[in-house]
Amino acid sequence: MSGKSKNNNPKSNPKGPMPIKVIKRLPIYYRYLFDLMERRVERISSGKLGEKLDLTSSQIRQDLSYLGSFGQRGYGYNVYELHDEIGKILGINRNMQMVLIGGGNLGKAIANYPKFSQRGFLIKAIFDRDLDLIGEKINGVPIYNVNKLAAYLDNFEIDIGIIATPPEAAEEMAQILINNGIKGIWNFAPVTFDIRNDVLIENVHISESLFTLSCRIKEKYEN
Amino acid sequence: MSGKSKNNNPKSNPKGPMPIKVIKRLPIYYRYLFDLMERRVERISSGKLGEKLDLTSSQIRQDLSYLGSFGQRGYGYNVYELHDEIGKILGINRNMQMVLIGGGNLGKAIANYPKFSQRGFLIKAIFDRDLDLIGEKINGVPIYNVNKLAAYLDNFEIDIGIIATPPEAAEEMAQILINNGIKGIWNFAPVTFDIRNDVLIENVHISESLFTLSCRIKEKYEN
DNA sequence: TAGATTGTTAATCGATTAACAATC
DNA sequence: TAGATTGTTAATCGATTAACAATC
Repeated sequence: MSGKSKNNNPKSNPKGPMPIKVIKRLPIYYRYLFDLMERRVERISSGKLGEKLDLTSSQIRQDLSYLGSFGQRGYGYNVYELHDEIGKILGINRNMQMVLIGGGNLGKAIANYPKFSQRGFLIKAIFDRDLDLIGEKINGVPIYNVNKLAAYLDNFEIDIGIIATPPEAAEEMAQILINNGIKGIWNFAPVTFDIRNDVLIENVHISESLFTLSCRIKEKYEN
Repeated sequence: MSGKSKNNNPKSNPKGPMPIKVIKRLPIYYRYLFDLMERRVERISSGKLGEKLDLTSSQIRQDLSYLGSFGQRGYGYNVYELHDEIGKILGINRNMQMVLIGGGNLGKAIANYPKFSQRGFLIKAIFDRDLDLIGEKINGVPIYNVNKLAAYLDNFEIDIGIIATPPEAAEEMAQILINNGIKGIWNFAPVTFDIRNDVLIENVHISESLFTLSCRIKEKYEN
């Protein structure tokens, strides 16, 4: 530990709140630091990190400075400490309770992804409209009738609602989640919610990213 | 049509190449314009569009100005024309040929998503290492042994390679795709490729977006 | 000590917003 | 015509990069 932040109160960040752009890069650092740990690499410089992740060393130092002073001049960053600290910032391994709405192909893929539960992101229940699915389980998690969703949220402390339904159903599901005190929505449905509410929404718009790629290909190969 | 761009050559853009940030917003416009078409709405102003999509009208006009002059002063934009034009820019409905690597849960979800083929994004073949999967089909598309991938790419004109493998395999798969002349990689594996090559890469880092959401929840509820 | 590398300030770059004349 | 709304230029804001003193 080389704690040297000007402000000794660990809660208050001398640089103000972390910009969303920085937050979005933290998981990338986190993943690569984990790789390094597995390879028993003990330290890394911003230069090396930038080379690997295709970012400038300057940007990495700027980003990491939001965490406080974790580096050591002339040495770099301690891989383990940095990994640990970013994990804390990201809220990894603190048992986030989640519900999944939609047990179709995508929902199945999400529910079966082992990394989430390993990292403390726990799917407690799945909801679907399809009577054939209700009563079944995915990866050990029971599927309930979606008309039980509000009641379920009322009875259990759930942090995150995952929406993996067809777009037609998404807005209604979001509304139920919000009305029942969810903290964040992880949305896979291709919709922009009308909701003006302070609930946090993180969109994964899969098809939009394919269109983006297609556009870039078209630009590159046809102009 | 109210074609009024200063430059009559439709290929050359008076504003220069479209920034990636603008490209990434086009699919959002596209999707909402499609909604409007289904509801028989014929015109939309940048103000209304911005209200719905939570963007400023100014930004929308800036973005759309990259397409040329599609709006009409005092009227707004013709929904159909704008939808059509953005579709062309995005390269939708032009039969992009794709291969999918990885027939696991996520691969299955991708291969089964009907919107892609409806929009001209066609998965021609699936590759996997798992002997139990080889010979099977997903949504009518055959699964081949991944050791046939290079040969397949040699024989067919494929534009996009989709990587939906575990992270360990991703880099090797990307290398095969690149060596065999793929134009773009749509990557779902949680890795940052080491490859410094001019192939276009579009990442969908699903778990990273969950960590981002978790971080934002933590910031909001615990500070 | 000498070399390496951080943390931070300043400079640059790019993206968003504001403003408004042009015009439908 | 009067009102609405674009397209575009200028102003602002924020993010990235450069530079370098501090220091391990």
